[in-house]
Amino acid sequence: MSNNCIFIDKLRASGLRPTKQRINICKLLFDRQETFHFTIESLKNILSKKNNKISLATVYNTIHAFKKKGYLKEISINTDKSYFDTNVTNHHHFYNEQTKEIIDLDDRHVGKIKINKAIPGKKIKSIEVLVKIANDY
Amino acid sequence: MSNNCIFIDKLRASGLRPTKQRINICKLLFDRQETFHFTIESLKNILSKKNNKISLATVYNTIHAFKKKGYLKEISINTDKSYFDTNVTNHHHFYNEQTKEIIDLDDRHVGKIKINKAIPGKKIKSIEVLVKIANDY
DNA sequence: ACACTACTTTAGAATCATTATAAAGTGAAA
DNA sequence: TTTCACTTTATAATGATTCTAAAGTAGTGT
Repeated sequence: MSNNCIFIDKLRASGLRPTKQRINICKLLFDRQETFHFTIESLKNILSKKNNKISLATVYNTIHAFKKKGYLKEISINTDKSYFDTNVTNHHHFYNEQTKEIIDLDDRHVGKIKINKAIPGKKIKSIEVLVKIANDY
Repeated sequence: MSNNCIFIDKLRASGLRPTKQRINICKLLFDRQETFHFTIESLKNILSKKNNKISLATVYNTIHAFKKKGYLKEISINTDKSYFDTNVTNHHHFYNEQTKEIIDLDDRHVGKIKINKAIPGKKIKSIEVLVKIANDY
């Protein structure tokens, strides 16, 4: 219970009340070394297995709140479900359409990307690379 | 009616029967110079305005058939609706989240992309760059 | 401790894109 | 023309996401 403090502080600092549902989601998402990819459904399943009772609507609410605060990133892949990523730094993804597996691709593993075209009156907000992969046979 | 022949031939060559619905969609999609981005809904609207009676299910069926044959590409953006592109060559996109506008970004306007990470047993199928843009104020 | 208020959670309904169904229509070959 | 597989179609079904409004809770002030 002691290490929940950092999450409680983090939530408070963001203007989000530290409810037990939000703290449980924080523990699940942010108390890990590796980056984590998930859908609302998979997250709900993990919470259920841990006996964290939480409604689906709250999972949606919380994930959207975290995304808005910049604690999560939504991955730009058009699949049936939305995927989220705990890695909010600049990086890219491998995507296996067959298995729907997503693998992080570090910024430094992608050569510098230069966009030689400007759109008048618009500025670039982000550059995301999606590398689709498949079985090599 | 004469220039429908190329579409009829194209459809036949692909093992798709040249029905009037498919020919109408072909004319709309492929009888143009510029690349064309659309959603099922927008396509259906254009067809309706031209008094081309066609059911929504047929639009879905046809677009999926064309995609499968490689005549269309689905754009990898996670939005509520799926976007398709008549430009099936290697290229990328600008995307304005505010206006939902999509603009083609030619391959030659993006510096060579080198992926310095391999996934064992997998091969790269495609590399897509999504450049998110916003108003520059 | 108590009360108050604004923020949260919740179950269930509503929405909306997409897919499935199955009956009627149509192209192409014999 | 007949036949049959392929198509179209309206409609129902599905499934992710959002909405709703009622019940619950955190935080502030008393």
